[in-house]
Formats: sequence, structure tokens, C-alpha cells
Amino acid sequence: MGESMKGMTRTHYCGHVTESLIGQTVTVMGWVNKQRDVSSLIFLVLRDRMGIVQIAVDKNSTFYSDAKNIRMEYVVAATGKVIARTPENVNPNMPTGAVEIEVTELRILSEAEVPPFQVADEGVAIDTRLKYRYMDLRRPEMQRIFEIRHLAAQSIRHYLSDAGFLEIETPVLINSSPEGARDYLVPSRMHHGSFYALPQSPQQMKQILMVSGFDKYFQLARCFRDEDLRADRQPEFTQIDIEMSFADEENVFTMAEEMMGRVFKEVLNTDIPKAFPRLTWHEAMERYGSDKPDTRFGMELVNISDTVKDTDFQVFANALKNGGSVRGINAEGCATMPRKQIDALVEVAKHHQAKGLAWITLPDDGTIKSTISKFFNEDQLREISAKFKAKPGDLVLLCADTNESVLGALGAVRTAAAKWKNLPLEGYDFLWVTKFPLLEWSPEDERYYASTHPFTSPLEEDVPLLDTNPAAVRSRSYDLVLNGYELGSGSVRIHQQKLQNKMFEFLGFTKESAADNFGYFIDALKYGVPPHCGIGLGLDRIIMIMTGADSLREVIAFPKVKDASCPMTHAPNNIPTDQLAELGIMTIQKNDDE
RNA sequence: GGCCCAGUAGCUCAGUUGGUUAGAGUGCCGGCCUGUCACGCCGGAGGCCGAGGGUUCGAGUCCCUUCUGGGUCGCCA
Repeated sequence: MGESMKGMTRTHYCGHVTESLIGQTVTVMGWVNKQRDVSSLIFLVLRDRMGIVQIAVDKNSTFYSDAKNIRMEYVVAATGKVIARTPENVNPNMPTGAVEIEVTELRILSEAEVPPFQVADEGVAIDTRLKYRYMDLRRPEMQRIFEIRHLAAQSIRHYLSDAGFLEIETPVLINSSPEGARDYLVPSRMHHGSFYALPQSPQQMKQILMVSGFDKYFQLARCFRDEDLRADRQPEFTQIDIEMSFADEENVFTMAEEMMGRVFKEVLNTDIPKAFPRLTWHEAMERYGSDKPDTRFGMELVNISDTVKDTDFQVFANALKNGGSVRGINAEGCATMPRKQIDALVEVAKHHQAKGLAWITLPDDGTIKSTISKFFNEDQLREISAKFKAKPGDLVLLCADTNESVLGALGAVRTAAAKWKNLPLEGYDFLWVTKFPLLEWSPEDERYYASTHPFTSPLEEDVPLLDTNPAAVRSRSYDLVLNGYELGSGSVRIHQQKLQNKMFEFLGFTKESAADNFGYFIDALKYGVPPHCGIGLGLDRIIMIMTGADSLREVIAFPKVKDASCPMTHAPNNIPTDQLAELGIMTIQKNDDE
């Protein structure tokens, strides 16, 4: 049974009780991190958000028997005089290790059962941590993460507010839209059979706000996508959502660069470049095999199709004949990579739709070895290696297939090889990737889809290609990439009604279906639309990288696990029939095909 | 939906070629200890080896199925 704290007022955080308070009487409150009974006296280490401090309870104290019963994670209030420890008793590993509190009043505010794991434990399995997330969040590392998250959010708000942006909330209950990720749906009680959708992003609302004249908008917006999870993907996440009028790409770039600069400076005291390098999507794919490359290391892709165009080697010849290419990377310093590891890289390539990998090893002794030496003599192998500037000690990995497969496979192999080499990847490499393809062909549906959303503006000079070669149309879109993670993306939007209608038409919307899905939006475009553009940046991913966490789960207080459930609350849960009836959902229809 | 990895004490893990009664650290319970700080010492409790089936004289260990978690491909305006 816990006692009341009546009459006691917390004067200091545990972690703030340092030498400057020696001689003063303080009251601290917190969780018992440790109880050490050394017979003559009992030491309690008390923990709160700011740190830990040691409290000493003497054998003669009236609180000695209480202290004896205190166990880990009890919540305790203690008043006492801050005293300096004798030099031999100073604990240099503890920020408050030069002092301790000599207790004059001690209350157990709450008892605690033996916890499922200790707050000091490291390496507790993630499912256990998430089931008892309230315990997990007591760990100092977690407290630090959420402090950083708070500071970063504040810094972002300050920057944007200073720059003249208004934070405006947009609805969470909106219409479902046919493009993009699966929506989370909410049944309507007032309109049986109708559903709200939770926003995948406030995209249309923020564009409407531009029409309304709020020329600079932002929101730290919760977004929802009903898709499979990954280490860097949660179904529910927070986006720094930004839109600006009378602005173009350059304004967005400058704004985002300044904002990230301020956040990294204020939160991590780190200077990042004032301007970020830019690559077109095409360049990024050609050089890194990825639209979100980690540019902290090289090992860039090289196209050697010309060098091997006359080969008898069927794998290469066929790829070239079918319009594909032969490309590779130089895994620098990887000549000693064991066969087993190379096989693993081959698996990585195969996992990304490539049929396999060939390789050329250049051992330190100056010799050259290759899986394709049957088809290429030593001079030819050296010619190929030269294309990669390979030197003794290097390993050249080659892949032949369609361009799409080769680029994707080598991009993945590049990352895997860097991981094996354990390259010291430090710092923050920001990168703009621009001019993504506007459209994506869907073989199943035999139609084009908008790569991002149907409001993305095509590059002006590419508009005529819509009629002749749609796949080649580039858009005025851009992604911000950091250390191989996509932080977010944005675009210049279409603000001309005519072009917007053309896009809808191209994407297979009839006048009616476009009106059904985006009617209000099409209407809004009739009444004066400023040129506008914007970006949405994933706050969670930014925090993940800033804190060095390896998963989004670490930076979200109550995240979901792989099957999108919550191990602590067990959401989602079953709903009683009468509640479903009220919503007009009596039975769940099962489709036999599924 | 596919592929890969892992499930052994509350927690983190070890467990050899299939062979006696499944171990360690930590936590927990009890006792001792006059300054500990990863306190120390002594003792104790704690296990359906994720579940089900199979092979075998014998299974934590081998095989099949399944569940849970992690990673990843597909998917992700």
C-alpha cells in the first residue's frame, strides 16, 4: 500500500542533486533503481527522468525498517540533507556520485511487484520490451530518445514559425482515395455502408489550404497506411507536412536545408552542409542502383555493356540482345571475402530479381581470378577490371539482365558488401533525388499509375511525351535522402485545371469517377490556385537516424509489431455484435477465393 | 503471399555425435555483512526445452506440421 505524498513537495530531480546543493535539504521522488543493504546502513538509488542519486538510510534511522523492505521499482519520496561523500566514497561513474542524501523523511508512495525485466538490463527481446513498454520506457536510453524527439519537434516548429509558416490541423476522418497505399477505414454510424479513411498524408487538404491563401502551412501530422511493416515502416507515423505557395523546387530545397540545419545544430550540436547535393532519379539509379542511396561510401555502379558487347558468354550476350545491360561494382578491399559470403551476395542479387552474379577477384599477389575466365582471357578481364579502377585486393561483381533488375540487384549488393566490409559509416549525408518518373506501368492492370499522386506536376518539357512515351515523362518531384533512408518526398503540384484534367484523363479517370473521388478538389482548382509545392518529411525516421536507433520502434512510444498489432494493448480488438450492428456491419462477408 | 533467422528458468544465454537427474549469469526468496555503488559471502526456490505429431531402446538435439517474434522481397499517394 502506498502512502500519500501530502506535506512533501519535490524540490529537485534526482539527477540534479550535485555538489552545488551540498548542505541544503532536498526532497526527491522517483523509482528505486537499486537497494543495497550493507547491514550498518541501507543505500537506495533513486531514479527519475533526469538521472539517479544515492540516498543513505542509517541503521539508527526511524526509516531503517521501511528501507529494508523497499524493493526495485518501488516509488519513493525522500527528504534529506545533501552531503559530500568522503573522497574514497565518490563514485566517478555517476554524475551525482560526489554527493548523497542523508535521509530525514522517507515514504513509500507505491510498492511494485518484481518486474518482468530490470530497467538496467540490456538486450531484452523486443517483444518482451513492447509487452511491458511502460517498464521499457523507464530505461535511460529510451528517456533520452524521447527527449531528443521532443527537442527536434520543438526546433522544427520554431524554425517553421520563424519562417512564417502557420501550423494548421487537418481532419483525420477523410475520404478514401483510390490511389496509393491501402487506407485504414472507419465505419460511419450515421451513414451505414459509408466509411471514412484515415489520411495517408494531408495531401489534398494542404493543397486546399494553398487555394485558401495560407501561403505557408505546416503540420506535424499523424499519417496512416495499411501496408506491411518494416524496420523503417510503421502503419501509423508522424510527418512534418509542409506546403508553400508562389514557390518552386528551389524554395523547398532551401527551406528544408535550413530547417534540417537548425534541428541538427540545436539538438545534436552538429553542423551539416548548408546545401545538399542533388541527383536526378536517373543518375541515382545509374550510379547507386537505388533511389535512396547511402552516399557515405562509393562503390558506384559501372556500365560495361560496351566493353563486353562482342562476348560469346551467353548470359551477357542475351542480356544485351534483349535491351538490358552488363554492369557491376568494385567491392574495394573485398578480394579476401570468403566464398560463403560471396554466395550470400549472389543470394542478395537473386532476391532482387537478378539471375546471378559473376565476379573477378584481384588478390594482393597481382594475379586475377574469375568465374567467367572460360569466356574472357586475362587481358579482357584486366580490361573489365580497369573500368572499375580495380586494384589488387579488390573484388569486382558483375550482373547482366534487364536494366531494372541489374540496377536493383547491384544496388542491394553494394549495400550488402559495404555492410560485410564493416565500413565506418559516420556523419549525415543528405541528398536530394529529383525528377522521378511521373508514371509507373502496372502489368497486372495494364495501365499507368501516378508514381506519387495525381497532383504531381510533370516537367514542362516532358508534357508532350504524355501522348507518345508516357514512361519517359519526368515529374517535378524530389525526395530527401539521408544515409540511405528516404526522409520524405514532395513535388511541385499541378495548379492549372487543364493540366490536372489531362492527368486524370490519362490515369483512366472519367469525368464522373474523378468527380466522385476528387470533386471538391477539382472544384477548388476553378477558383484561383497559386503555384504551390511542398514536402512531407518523416519525423520518426529523422529521429531514428539522429539517435542512431536501428528501428522506428525505438523512437515511437507505443509502436506496432510486424502484424500491425500492439503487444501491450492487444489492439486491434474484437467488437461486440451490437456495436457492429449500430455501425451497419452485422456480418463480415468472406470471399471464397481468398 | 514468398524467402531467411530465432524460440531452453522472470530476463539474457550455453547445452558436444541423439545417451544418467538440462546448466551459467542476473533477478527472486531466506540468512549474514559497519560505506556499498555491477557490493560481498552462504543457502534456497524456480523448466511441458514455444505447441503438436513422427523416427528411435532413448529427442532440448533428427524429421514433418504449426504458433510467436525479428529481418527482407512483393506491397508502401
